[in-house]
Amino acid sequence: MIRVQLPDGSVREVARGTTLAEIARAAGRGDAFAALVDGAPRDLAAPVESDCRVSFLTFAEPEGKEIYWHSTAHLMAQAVKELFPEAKLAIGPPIDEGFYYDIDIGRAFTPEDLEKIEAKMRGLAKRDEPIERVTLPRADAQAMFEGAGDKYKRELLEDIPDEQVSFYRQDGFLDMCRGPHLPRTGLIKTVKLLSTSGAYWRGDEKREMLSRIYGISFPTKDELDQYLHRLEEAKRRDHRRIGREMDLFSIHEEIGPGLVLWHPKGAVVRQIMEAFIRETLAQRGYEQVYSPHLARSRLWEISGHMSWYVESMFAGMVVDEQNYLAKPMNCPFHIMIYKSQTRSYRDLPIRLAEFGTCYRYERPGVLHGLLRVRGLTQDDAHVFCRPDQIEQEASALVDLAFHVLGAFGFKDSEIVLSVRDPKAAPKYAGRPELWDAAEAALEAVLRGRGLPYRRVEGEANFYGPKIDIHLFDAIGRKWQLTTIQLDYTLPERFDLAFMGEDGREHRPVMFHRAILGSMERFMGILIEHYAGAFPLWLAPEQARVLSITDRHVAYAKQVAERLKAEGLRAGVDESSERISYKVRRGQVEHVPYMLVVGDREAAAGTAAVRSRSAGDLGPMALDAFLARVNEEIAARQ
RNA sequence: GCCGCCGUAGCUCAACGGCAGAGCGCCGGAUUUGUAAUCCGGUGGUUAGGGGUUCAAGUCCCCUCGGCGGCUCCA
Repeated sequence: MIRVQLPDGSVREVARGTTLAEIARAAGRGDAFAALVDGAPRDLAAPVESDCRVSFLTFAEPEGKEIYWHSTAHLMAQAVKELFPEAKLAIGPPIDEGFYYDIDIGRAFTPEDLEKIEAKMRGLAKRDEPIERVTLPRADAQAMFEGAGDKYKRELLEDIPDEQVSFYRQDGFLDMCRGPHLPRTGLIKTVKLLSTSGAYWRGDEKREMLSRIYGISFPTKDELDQYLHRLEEAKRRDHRRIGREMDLFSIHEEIGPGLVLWHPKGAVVRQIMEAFIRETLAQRGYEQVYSPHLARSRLWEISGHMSWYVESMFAGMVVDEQNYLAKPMNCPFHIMIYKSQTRSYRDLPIRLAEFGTCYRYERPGVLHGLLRVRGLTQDDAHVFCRPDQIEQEASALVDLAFHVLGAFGFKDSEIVLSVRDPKAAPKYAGRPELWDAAEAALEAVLRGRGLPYRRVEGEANFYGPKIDIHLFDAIGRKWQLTTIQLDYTLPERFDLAFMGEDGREHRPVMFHRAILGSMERFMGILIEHYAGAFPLWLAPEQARVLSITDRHVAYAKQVAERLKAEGLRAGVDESSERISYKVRRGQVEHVPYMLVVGDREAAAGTAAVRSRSAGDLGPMALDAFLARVNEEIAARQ
């Protein structure tokens, strides 16, 4: 007998070789379709061989979703093989949301193909065939792939060290797979194939281009509908559409892809964001600097950008027989400011901040509205400090990041601490002792603040470890924003020094950090987060006065002037449209407050206030309205 | 860059290889209206650009530019 511990802490004694399915049934978990055995996912059909902890998986668990989608990918592969017997399968993993399968049919799939495949999948799922794991000796697997001309599977096999290779079979369809899988195809209740695209075999652009099909599936139609609804919601929030509708920004072929024009209304929002950050930085010991957009190539040789970043830099220009390049980063300039005089240990830390406009060559296919551009303004800063100040400064940076991000209405976040891969020491610049100290310092900061974080080995930059903050927006999408990166390399390359207490020169370390990332990208994220309905403090037009008839225009203008005198961004709709039309226009343009004025208001010196979100609030004295909005602005609501 | 899709008025979209249109916007007029679309009229196009096939091209073919969805989350 062996002992199986269940999640509720209870222990069951079962015979060796009892399957997980039997244990699930006995535990009243007939809803489970897979299990975790000591944390590792297993098929329900797998037997338990020794004492272990077992928990059950359904679609509710992340590991369960993975299995569900993975099995759906197999079902799709089966459907494709039945419809297109000549298709060669490559890989078909689950992803964050759904799954894909890369397939070689010598052409792309059409929308009609997708419909056919989807219909086929439904038919196959309805047959509710068992999904079984089988293992084959590697030689047999190889012979089988060679016989069938399955060159991708064969290549995958080469990377598998084991002598026995696992396959999964359903209804005569066999696919090499690590598993685990659902016990039966009938558990796949709904399926939707979402899109197709080209994808390189093994992500290598020198290799074959395969056709990828993306899809998703759910145990209930409700969940699928919800998912599709969320896709539509994301489409509704598309910053490119809202940006045009609200006249915030534009991008023109004549100017160049990835180069953004900020229109007056977008510029207002940006100026408010920048002012808020400048004010915050001033309170936290930062000094603001400016630096040019160009520098001689010599600077980029010293910094190392010419060797490891050239492919992302705009080609240079020659002036007076000297080669100049547009800056892809601001760090060398801030370093030169640091270097412009001898620094004492007493001067450190030195924190230099700049909204620095950089130019980066992004490949044509990756540009995307404001989210991926070629000309961008980073809310950049570099902190130069002594090694013993790393922890203190990292702590201040994390604190600053949360202060700023919180002000923009983001509540949920995820922190990733990227450290070096201990097995790949040569990849990293700087002495191992420095790395150990720095990683420990960053980790201590996160732990000290009680912040949950993920520690990822091997994700550090070659020049130092980093802390990244990801945010979740109003509809649950994840965005990487803040990055706090420690760097040993540049101080070395530029031979930075400070005079220590001991009268000798020491090497400072530096942090690179951007909180919003770039103004362009952050603006895009904010537009999508708020769906265009900026909170009052950020709204390009905070209040609009609507005249009921032409004879109220003079009073409307008077009201707007009063609001402007009090610092509000206010406009007037004096058109001779009906009031309902003007209200609609204001709502569509996401104006937070509309002040309706007619005979009654003009006589009483008031305005009928309408809130974008709460509707008609009734007549209000202007002082009362101003008090209300000023409070709201101060609270950044 | 590569694969696929796409490019018609400021925006959203119609038009079988046979006269380039609608709604919104914008402009003008009428209306003077009380909380999400008043009516009438007008303006607006080298159909992204270039080349080709054809009696005839927005439509078919080729090139260029631009946009959209993707492009190592390992069987």
